[in-house]
Amino acid sequence: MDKPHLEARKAPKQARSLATVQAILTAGARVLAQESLAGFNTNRIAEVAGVSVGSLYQYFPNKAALAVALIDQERERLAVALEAAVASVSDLPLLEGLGRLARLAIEQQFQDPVFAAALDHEERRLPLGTRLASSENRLVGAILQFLEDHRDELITFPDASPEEVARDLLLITRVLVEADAHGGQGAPPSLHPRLVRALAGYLLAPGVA
Amino acid sequence: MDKPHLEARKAPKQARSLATVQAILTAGARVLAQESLAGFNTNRIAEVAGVSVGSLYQYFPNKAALAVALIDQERERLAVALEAAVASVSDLPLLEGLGRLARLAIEQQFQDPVFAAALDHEERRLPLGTRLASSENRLVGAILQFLEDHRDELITFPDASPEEVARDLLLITRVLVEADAHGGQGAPPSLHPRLVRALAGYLLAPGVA
DNA sequence: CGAGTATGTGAGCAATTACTCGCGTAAAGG
DNA sequence: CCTTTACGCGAGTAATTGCTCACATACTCG
Repeated sequence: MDKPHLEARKAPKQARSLATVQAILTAGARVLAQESLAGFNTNRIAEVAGVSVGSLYQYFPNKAALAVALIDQERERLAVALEAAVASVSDLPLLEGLGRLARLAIEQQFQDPVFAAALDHEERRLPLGTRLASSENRLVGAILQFLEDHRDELITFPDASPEEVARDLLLITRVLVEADAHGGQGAPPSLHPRLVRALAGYLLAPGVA
Repeated sequence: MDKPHLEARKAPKQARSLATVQAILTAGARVLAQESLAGFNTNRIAEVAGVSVGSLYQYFPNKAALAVALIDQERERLAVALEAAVASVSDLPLLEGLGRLARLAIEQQFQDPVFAAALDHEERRLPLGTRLASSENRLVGAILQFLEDHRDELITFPDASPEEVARDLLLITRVLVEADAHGGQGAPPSLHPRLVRALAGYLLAPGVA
């Protein structure tokens, strides 16, 4: 019956320990970026971080907690960027705004495709439940804001709530970008128009009652 | 330098061994459906199949090959169903056809969500490269056929090839359906309209140069 | 029947890996 | 100082798991 805690086991009190935690997180990100999930084990991460496994387990009760921390951190980064982007396009026409957001999503993912894909992969595997809801909800919230900013250009869609729509947009963006990131080197030129088309199509879908 | 073969190590010659291979595949599917990836190990699969691990390794050179075989088998099943569905809607208006195909996709995924999700998960992890291209291409082919059947209702989309479009449609369908399958019990009523909207929107996207 | 071949067995090896614990060292603070 | 607490260490443990191999049994065909 005991669920695994995913919270930090212990909060660092001194400057020293704070640096340790940062080193561990950084090492985790580096390992994921370079070796994907293959090298993602606690022994290796501790080694890369230059600390001992014992220290790692002083701040993370288990491997999953470390993964969650990494996901949370990255999501936060994304949310900040997305919120800023949404704000910066609030006065643009919907289509132009979407184009900018799509560009942002592509840039973010292609900045480190292996890392992003690995995180995504790990996220599904984890017993997250409602954990992570916060940073995920922040992404959804940013999209909701975008929809709100452009509500005059949008048609109503009685079959789904705005939250569902926002989630769908995020999901669509992730798959399309990730699929192209998985294979080749850079983003193919067709990706951006395809993505915009998918997003705009969903929002402006014509003739669909 | 030796890449792992993912082909069957040995073709079964007698009726007996054919049954063994089938038992292994069935057991693999059962295990995935009931315990997801957690119980997906060769010892367990052999046990469920009622054969020894040795027998398993007589026909599959490694665990990955077994996974590939399962994925291939399922893809084939899907491709057959999709091809039939595409044929059956060839005379219907595009939107109605899409609605039927969307319904099919939802049914297929919700028939055994754990199994489907586990396969999807495994597929990304594997060193597939161009392997599996055949069954995947069959799915793409079916969609291409659908697009061809309704080309008079479609606008041209110079930025992407028809293959890219078909792939995108498949990807979008998978994420949207899978996301809803992951959580709740049955498909929420909003799923079908949302999916149709996403697909139709992409194909008919208005005002997107 | 009997030799050759196909198929089946399962104990056990080797490698990986999450995680613990007993013991050091640094900082705090009285 | 010297006690107390925070922090760090890393060899070791227990569990899992992919896979092999030496051997047994079934089937085929002359």
